[in-house]
Amino acid sequence: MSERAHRPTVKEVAQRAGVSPMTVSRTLSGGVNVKPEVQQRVLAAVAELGYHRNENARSIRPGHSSGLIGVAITNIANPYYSTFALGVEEEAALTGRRILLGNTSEDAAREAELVGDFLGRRVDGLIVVPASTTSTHLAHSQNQGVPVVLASRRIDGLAADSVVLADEDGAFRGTTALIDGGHTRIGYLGNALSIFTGERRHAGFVRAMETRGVRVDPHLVATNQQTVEQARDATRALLRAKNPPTAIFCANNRNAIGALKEISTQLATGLRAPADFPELLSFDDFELAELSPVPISVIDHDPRELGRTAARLLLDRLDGGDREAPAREVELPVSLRGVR
Amino acid sequence: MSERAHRPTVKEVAQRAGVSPMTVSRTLSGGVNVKPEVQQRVLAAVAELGYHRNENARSIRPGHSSGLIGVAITNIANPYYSTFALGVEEEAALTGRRILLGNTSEDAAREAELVGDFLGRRVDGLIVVPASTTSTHLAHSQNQGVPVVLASRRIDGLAADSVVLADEDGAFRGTTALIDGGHTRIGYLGNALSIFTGERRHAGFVRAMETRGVRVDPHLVATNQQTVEQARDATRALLRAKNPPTAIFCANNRNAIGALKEISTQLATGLRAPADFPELLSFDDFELAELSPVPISVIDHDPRELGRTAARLLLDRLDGGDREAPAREVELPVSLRGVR
DNA sequence: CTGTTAGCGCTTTCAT
DNA sequence: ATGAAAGCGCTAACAG
Repeated sequence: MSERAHRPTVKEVAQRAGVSPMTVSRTLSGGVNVKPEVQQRVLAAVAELGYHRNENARSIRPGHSSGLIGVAITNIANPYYSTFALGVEEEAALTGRRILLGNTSEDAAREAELVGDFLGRRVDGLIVVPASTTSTHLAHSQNQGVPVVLASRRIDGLAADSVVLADEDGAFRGTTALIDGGHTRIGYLGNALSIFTGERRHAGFVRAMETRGVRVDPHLVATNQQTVEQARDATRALLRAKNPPTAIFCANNRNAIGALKEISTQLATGLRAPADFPELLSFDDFELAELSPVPISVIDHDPRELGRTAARLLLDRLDGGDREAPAREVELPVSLRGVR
Repeated sequence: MSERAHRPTVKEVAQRAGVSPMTVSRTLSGGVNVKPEVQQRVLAAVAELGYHRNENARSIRPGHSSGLIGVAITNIANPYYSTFALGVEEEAALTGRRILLGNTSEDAAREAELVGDFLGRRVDGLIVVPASTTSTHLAHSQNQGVPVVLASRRIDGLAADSVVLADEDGAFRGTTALIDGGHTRIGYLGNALSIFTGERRHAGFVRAMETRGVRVDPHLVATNQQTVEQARDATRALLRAKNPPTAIFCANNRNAIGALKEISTQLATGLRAPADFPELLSFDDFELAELSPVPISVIDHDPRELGRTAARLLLDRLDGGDREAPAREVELPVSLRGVR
């Protein structure tokens, strides 16, 4: 009941073990130059008090770091990004580092705020899926010796390590496959063109259409869906067009899932058959895609690997010595895969 | 290029603004008793240097805390838990606190390690989905005045705030509905009975069966699936039984998704029709459940709300004054919902 | 209104 | 093999 509601310090451990704080410190950092029997006493006191070194106090000493990595993502609840976070966490844990996680909700102001907070907590580095297109806060971070790794999206004018996907190439190959499958009316559902991936995936889509001489019908292109609900609405509109698409390219999993949900709902009315609906192509694989009532293929890639790679880029810069090396830009390949 | 690769301190800001460190400190904490024009100079210096107060240094002062909340969950990549994490993050952000996130991979040793690390970083409190059934590390945390909130699962003998679901009630009602729907051969797919939720959901299932006088066939009960893959294998076995179930209760989303995947795969062979497969009941809603080829209903609840509630319990204890109040046990209701 | 002093928890440096 | 002093960045408490 009346246990000490208070975190023990070196001093208290020292007192209990009948030694000086320095002896405790030495014991805890390996025990060089501490008599074995004294170490025993110290460790016993540590265990009894449940002592943990105050990492915050340790981190303010010159030349020492917090062992924290700040991770700012746009939406933790999106399985894609949570899997990404897992990859980062795993890799960081290998070096004993922990993750400070923040959600930007795709809001640039919130991102800047978050980054400022992370810097205040003296993170060793930052991994960011940028919601912003300007980057003073990130440049500041780098100027202060806190490296930044951008993931999934790059920012114009910011010389930072980055790992992104082969967005354009994947979209091009996927769209080309649709065209070669006989489709000529192909719709597009994506997030805003102002977003790095949105722009690149759209570009790949357009290039494929132009390369094969297929017309991009502006009525079949919707590019502002951020959520599944918005994607559903956009799908409904596409399906209602006078001359609806026979295939739809969905530029990310939110849009693909929205499309599937809308198709599924319309099928449930029993008025139309699966064959009346467009085939789908999704940039991003996602769980249960194989249950699609219409044929679907995905442009596949592993968010966990994206996270791992981002972490490795950062850790390499932190521990690998060369903090001043020029920015490295990694582009992970994607693969086209028929699911149904 | 040759920017200072170094984080500025109060001293440097003070020097640049031609004042003492105290004036900088005062300005940054509201500016009481600092001449407006001096404040201007200070803020200018802050902006020019990109200064951020060192929160780690601030946190070691007596009576001050880190503003960090340690969150240990079993699997960030599971959308259920990532949505939970989002709920925690949102609520924590309202009080200016950040989240330190760790993945336990359902491993008790890793959890203890993680908690130790969190304590070393002087978290204000812990939110844990326990992988452990013993709790010395968590009890230690509480004894040191660092409150612990358990989420989704409780631990016997640990008097900590907790928020869990109405597992037994939900399972009972769902199973009862299956029986009332005419099923008498009902299978069970769940995680280990040694896990809090596993035990409770199984108990609700059994109670419903017994209440309605339906026999629980041990051949149709599989309780050790942790992953979707394992759930698939278990489903395959159930479907192969001499007298297979006409309905399956899936005790969580991993198991429901595994069952769906297996059924979907078998359907793809074209040898059997949807009607040849069991109806499903899932404890946990999940994205795209409505695409199920067989009828499915879910015992629904909101992981985000679970996260928010856990955070509120913690923050209330931290900021609400009464840190010594007896442990509060919250049980969130669930609702039964037909999906398809 | 502004500055000086002291000390938070820890460990490096310098004795002993 | 051990301890004392000093200082990391910051801000209460105390001058002025």
